[in-house]
Amino acid sequence: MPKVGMEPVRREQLIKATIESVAELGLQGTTINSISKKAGLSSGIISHYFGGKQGLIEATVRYLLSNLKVELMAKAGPNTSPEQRLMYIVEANFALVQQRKDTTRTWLSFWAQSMHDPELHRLQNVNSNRLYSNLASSFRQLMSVENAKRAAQLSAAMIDGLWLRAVLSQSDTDQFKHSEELAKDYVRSLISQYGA
Amino acid sequence: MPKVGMEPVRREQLIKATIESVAELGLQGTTINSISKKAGLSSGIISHYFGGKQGLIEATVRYLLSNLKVELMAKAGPNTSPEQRLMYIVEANFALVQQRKDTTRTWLSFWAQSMHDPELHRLQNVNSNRLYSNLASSFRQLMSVENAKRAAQLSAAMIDGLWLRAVLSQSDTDQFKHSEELAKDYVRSLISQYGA
DNA sequence: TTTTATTAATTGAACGTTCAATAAAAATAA
DNA sequence: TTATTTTTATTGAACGTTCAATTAATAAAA
Repeated sequence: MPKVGMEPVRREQLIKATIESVAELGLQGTTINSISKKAGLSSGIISHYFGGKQGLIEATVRYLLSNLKVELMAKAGPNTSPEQRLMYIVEANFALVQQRKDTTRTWLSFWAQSMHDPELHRLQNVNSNRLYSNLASSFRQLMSVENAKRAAQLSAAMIDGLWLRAVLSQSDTDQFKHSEELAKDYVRSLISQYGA
Repeated sequence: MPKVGMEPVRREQLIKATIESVAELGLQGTTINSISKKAGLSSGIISHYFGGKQGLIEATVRYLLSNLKVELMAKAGPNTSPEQRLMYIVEANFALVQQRKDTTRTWLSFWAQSMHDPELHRLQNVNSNRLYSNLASSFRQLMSVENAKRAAQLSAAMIDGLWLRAVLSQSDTDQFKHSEELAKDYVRSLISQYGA
């Protein structure tokens, strides 16, 4: 069976199986067996490539965060207007849903766990701060520093809140799309409210 | 040791120990041992009063939800103005934090788990819908049905979002207070935006 | 004494980790 | 080319631990 250069393939295979398992069974219900079974591999392979279950969990979070980052950078270029850039930020934060429905549930599970896991908490903070910074620097081009900070704080909360309620109510893709529109409207209203 | 009528005492004792344990160790790390140790009781007592761990978990969620309900009803009376009532709703949703710092973390853990536990999901939905209804009926007295629905949806998301970000960033009481003020400001801005 | 309340000990299932064994591929030598 | 050795990839059984649940024993109150 063994071919060379399997490592990147297996790593991705196992990370995707982890996302599926956590979405389906929760972080509590996810075991080394549930993951390896989904991946069609043996349980031992997890320790071999990730050192253990914890290592795979953390690699999965990094994978999700990195996808979010890529999503945003792919859309916005250097000539994007501040308004358009803000819309892209909102879109990027709702985009993962469309790609993979199960991603949203997985994300929330990791959020909850981050309160009790220092490394997960660190990763989650990086992401949270990036959302805030991205918003703040775009708003800054349209309003004062103080107002930009406030607008960034409020729209970050609105994005997370709409997203959270959509996940928890087990909404379909259409409802996520609706939430995305509400978030965009809100960002626009902040611009016209504080905008110079 | 055995005295009669211990049941309500023990039940509350165990529920409070559960809140503490979940806040400290997470839902994953919480065992019947960690709970019973915190309560200063034996582990067997949990099965005796709650049928098992799952029963205690669900009772704890009901306890938290019931507290939230009581919090709101205690403040608002029949003569409360719609504006004032809306402020009370916001306050009630941030109030649990001030009482017990650990409650917030516990709440988020239960939220995440509700995606994989039908009974928890049911309870969480009841609560989510109540927040929405309370907001919508108060907004209704100040604006059209359509606008009231929209305002309720947006302010519910804003409350949850601000609350979530405060919990995840492990904020202190002052920052929760600040988030509460932001939520109130937002509700006021919705009134002046849509208000007749 | 009987009932109620509680503990302490025990059980068995489930879990993550480890590791010896194996199989295929690649590298080297004949 | 063919034969041999080495490396890489993977498996799955065994081990020790942890957990929830159960059971029997105990202690106090009625």
